[in-house]
Amino acid sequence: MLGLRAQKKADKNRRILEAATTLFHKVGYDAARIEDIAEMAGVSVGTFYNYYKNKGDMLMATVSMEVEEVLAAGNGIIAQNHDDVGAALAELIGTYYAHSLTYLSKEMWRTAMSLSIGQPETPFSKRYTALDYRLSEQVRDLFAALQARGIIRQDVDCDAMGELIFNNVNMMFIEFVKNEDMDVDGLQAEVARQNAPVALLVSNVAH
Amino acid sequence: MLGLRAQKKADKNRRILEAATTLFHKVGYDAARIEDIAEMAGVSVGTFYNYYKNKGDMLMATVSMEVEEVLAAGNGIIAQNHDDVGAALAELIGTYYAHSLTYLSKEMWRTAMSLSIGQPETPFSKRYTALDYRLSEQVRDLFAALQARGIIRQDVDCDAMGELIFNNVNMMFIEFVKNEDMDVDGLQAEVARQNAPVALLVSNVAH
DNA sequence: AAAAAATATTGAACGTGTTCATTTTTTGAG
DNA sequence: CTCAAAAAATGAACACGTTCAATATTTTTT
Repeated sequence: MLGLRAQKKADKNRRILEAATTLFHKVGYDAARIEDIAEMAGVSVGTFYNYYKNKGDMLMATVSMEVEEVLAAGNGIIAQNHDDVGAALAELIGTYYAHSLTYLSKEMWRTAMSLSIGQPETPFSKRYTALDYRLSEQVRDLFAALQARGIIRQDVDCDAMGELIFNNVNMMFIEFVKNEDMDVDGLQAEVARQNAPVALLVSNVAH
Repeated sequence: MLGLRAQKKADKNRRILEAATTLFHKVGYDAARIEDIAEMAGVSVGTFYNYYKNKGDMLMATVSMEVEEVLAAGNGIIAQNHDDVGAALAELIGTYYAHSLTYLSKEMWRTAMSLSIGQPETPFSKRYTALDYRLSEQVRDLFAALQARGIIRQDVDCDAMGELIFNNVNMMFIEFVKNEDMDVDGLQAEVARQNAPVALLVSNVAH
């Protein structure tokens, strides 16, 4: 059984995370003041800092939850045994992008990415980077699965290819959140266009 | 002839930029206080803000100068009429990376990239994004030049391919500045490995 | 059960980026 | 040359993230 101290700790952790998520959504990251988050969670400002290293760390915690969901969805796609490289890629990447704005606004993504670059040593930044790595791994896994089933030529370096494709996906997502005018469909179309020549070249057919 | 007002303005602008660059290099971005920059430039804090929107904008100004230099160097590479896709790419990208740490530290790059994502509407962020676009364009130009000389297969979409390659270059650079343990050689090697399969596939030879 | 040790909470104080009402300087018209 | 209007400079005041010495609570020891 959990001691009183551990119990309270878990409860406060949950309340702070909840309050922060709510406020980030309602008023945005910048406008959500630590004082407000603390008050909504029923703790003092000092206590907030006992639970999270700083404000950015708090945001990264909420973002991480989102990425975990996307990862889970991605696993479902890979299991589908596609027989076309372009279509398989489009579906996996499409899932990433489609989920992206359900919980987080562009502003929140911008702030999160901005923080993960600006303060890479922070705990949740490291966690975010680790999640990013798993997404990249998922793309590589898809390539490997397609190659194993003979859809992709045997002489292609799937790891290199997967990293390349994923880094482009990631960079395009950054461009997307930087530009308020761009919508998800536009993003999907652009990336599909970029992937097309690669999909064609690696496919195991005469040309 | 410039009026007294415009003359003073240009002079102050130069002094502020100079002071900021010096301090960013000497003590890093975070530790360089606006008050110190203003004092070194011989103006008040308020005046600093008449010339630059905020501290980040100031950094972006110094970073932009650096990127301009890299762009110029890149143009020299394209003019060299390479006859191998992998080698040409390696040289162009190698130039980007090799120049990267001559004027700016990893910390400064992190901060700059962090800002360009976090505050995309700021004037110098826009300028930075524009410069990034020109770098991407340069890679596309290289591909187009190679294709025009028959080094690259005619059925390859060079624009799509160039964007893909450049976005990977960019993303890998972000990874590089996030990780203090990674050196330029390691970065070059990784990117070369990622580019290899693409270079092979697009090359105009039987395989 | 009392005392001591370990752990957690608190909020006032601090540092620094940013703003803005006031003052100073420059300009150009009369 | 004078003066009113425009432009620029100023620095004190403000906002907000963060720290930390003091206080309170929980656990462990005797």
